[in-house]
Amino acid sequence: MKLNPAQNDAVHYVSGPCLVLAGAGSGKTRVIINKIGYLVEKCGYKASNIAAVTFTNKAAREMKERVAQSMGRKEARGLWISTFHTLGLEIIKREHKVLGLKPGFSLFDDQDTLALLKELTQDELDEDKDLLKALASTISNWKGGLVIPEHARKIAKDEQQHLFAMLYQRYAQHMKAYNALDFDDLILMPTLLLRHHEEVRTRWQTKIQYLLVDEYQDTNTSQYEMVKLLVGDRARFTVVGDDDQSIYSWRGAKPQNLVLLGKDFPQLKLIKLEQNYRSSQRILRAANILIANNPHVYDKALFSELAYGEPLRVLFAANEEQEAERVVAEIVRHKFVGRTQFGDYAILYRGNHQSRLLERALMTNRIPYKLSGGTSFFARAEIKDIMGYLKLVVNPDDDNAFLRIVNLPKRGIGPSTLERLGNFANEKHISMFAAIFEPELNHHLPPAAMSSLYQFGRFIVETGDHAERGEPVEAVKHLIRKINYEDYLYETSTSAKAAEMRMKNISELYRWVTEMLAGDELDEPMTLPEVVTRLTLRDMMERNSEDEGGDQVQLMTLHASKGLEFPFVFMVGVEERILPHQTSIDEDNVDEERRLAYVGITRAQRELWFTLCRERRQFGETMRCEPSRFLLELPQDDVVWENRKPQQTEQERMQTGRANISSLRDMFKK
DNA sequence: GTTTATCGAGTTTTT
DNA sequence: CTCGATAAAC
Repeated sequence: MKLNPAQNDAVHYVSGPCLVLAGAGSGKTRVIINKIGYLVEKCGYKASNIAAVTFTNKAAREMKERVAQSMGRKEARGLWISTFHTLGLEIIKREHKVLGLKPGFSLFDDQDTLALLKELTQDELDEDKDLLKALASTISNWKGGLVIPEHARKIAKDEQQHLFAMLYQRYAQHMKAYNALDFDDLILMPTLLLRHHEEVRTRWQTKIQYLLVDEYQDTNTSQYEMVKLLVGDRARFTVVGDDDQSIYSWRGAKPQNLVLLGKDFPQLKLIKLEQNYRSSQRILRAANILIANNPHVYDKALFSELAYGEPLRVLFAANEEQEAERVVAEIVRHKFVGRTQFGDYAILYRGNHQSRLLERALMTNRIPYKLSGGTSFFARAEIKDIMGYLKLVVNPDDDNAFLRIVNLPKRGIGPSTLERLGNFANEKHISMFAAIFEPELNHHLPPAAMSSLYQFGRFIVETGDHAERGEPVEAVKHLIRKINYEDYLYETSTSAKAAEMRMKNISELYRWVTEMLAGDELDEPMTLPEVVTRLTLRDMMERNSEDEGGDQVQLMTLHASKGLEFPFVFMVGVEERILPHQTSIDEDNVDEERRLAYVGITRAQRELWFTLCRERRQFGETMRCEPSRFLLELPQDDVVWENRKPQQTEQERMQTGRANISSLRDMFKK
């Protein structure tokens, strides 16, 4: 397929800063991929001097794959295609000496961070969970805004802010002592480093001579600053974005960065991609009308030359179980009538928990499905356990990992032993793991505890040595064996079946670790420390290419669906309180939810369904549901409500329920 | 001091 | 369903 004029401009404009405003489905990924090829083949850039940055690992992986396909694997070698966080990690790794970090630092995920904060703030916050979360997000916001602890203390406005700033400082000190970084540090540290060290800055500006940024509207302050520092005065870059698809403001994303870009780079070339190649005109019209309710930074007029297409449908269900069943029944029916494949369908939802019922319905109907993006795998206890071991092996100063696994499986090291060990370590200003090997420790602990601890410590050290001697795969295998993890699972699980499932998860993790250690044609082999950090960044999801080709219904959150497209899309739970979500209503941030709905709608190529319930169980109580305001904002000519109008009385609803069943039967008769 | 049992409560979105 | 806290048994 040829590029249209606007796409063509976007690919060939390489002499200065370039902003591509790309509406949904306007072929922005194609532009980026073609542009990378153009830079290498026609402009004389070396692959290793070009970086392309995305926000999700999935997108990065897909882009890598497509670039490799379009320009050849050999030519694509050396390109820096990754997420912002992975690029930051790379910079930190190569500059760790300047940053005062020991190699083999730990990466804390947000659960680790929360656990540490809880530990550090027991006196001040009194274990108040809401306060704890507020603190965590305040710190994250500060970091995303390039605010260091000293600065936070100065700008704190009220009592609570002052307290938080103090705790932020304490947190930062502890992270340093643990030789640990959190996700925000992966952006913050490289950015501050680039800002303050001219030598480092020059080094990276030489290394990265052309920068491309996808989903630019999702950048936060520190990410934008990182972009500016990397491109320098030469300003050779292309950013691609769409303010209508900004759905990460809760994470500090600043769509205003689109405007700032024009101010910071007055010579900025602006190119709009307005032709949509994805969706039917009907779907696009509905999306455009919906999003017209939002304020806009730049005006866009997205159009499609595809067929007008089928109307959008709204399906009702009595409760959430029925909703799942209806979606599944509709997929089965539609697939039969249209001779389509399961892989043509996607089910999108607002919150991860909504997937459970859908999974169950799909499973009982023996429909293959793929749940993607879900954090569930890494939230699983067994995965966190083994990851805890690996983290500790890589970085023994990681007290968090230490606490998680020191007594798992049970080694007779209980709370009081750990409390004393912790106090001792604190006095000496060393990590708990290091404290085990201090001779004076036996003044504080009984011999039994001493010997358990010592044995454990030796084991971790030996595993680390084993891995460093060049046999990391063997070391990991030996580790899992040695701790009798399988036995532990069978003892603690409620059923043998559950234990088996957990063990399967462990095998999966083991497989990933070994694959990453070995590398493949797209990725270099990694060391164990690298593998552990990358796994914490969840940078491996798309690696299982074997079930990728399978014919499976796709399940994911609306957030995870951004950038993807499917012939047939179901958006479930399109109700007030869910989409828009209650918290967004409370915080008066419905615009972002509308963009989320916009993203969902624009994923659909041919047909689109919305489903909702009459009532829904929410923590025990059943609650009545109302159709989402977004459904009412759609052009009603293009929407077919399954039965009657959206607002109905109780009696009418009952009738509707019965009518549903008979109309369904009619459909099957045909 | 450590382990096991039981009950209760809580679910937005991601690196 | 699964994590966390609290209370009784080893």
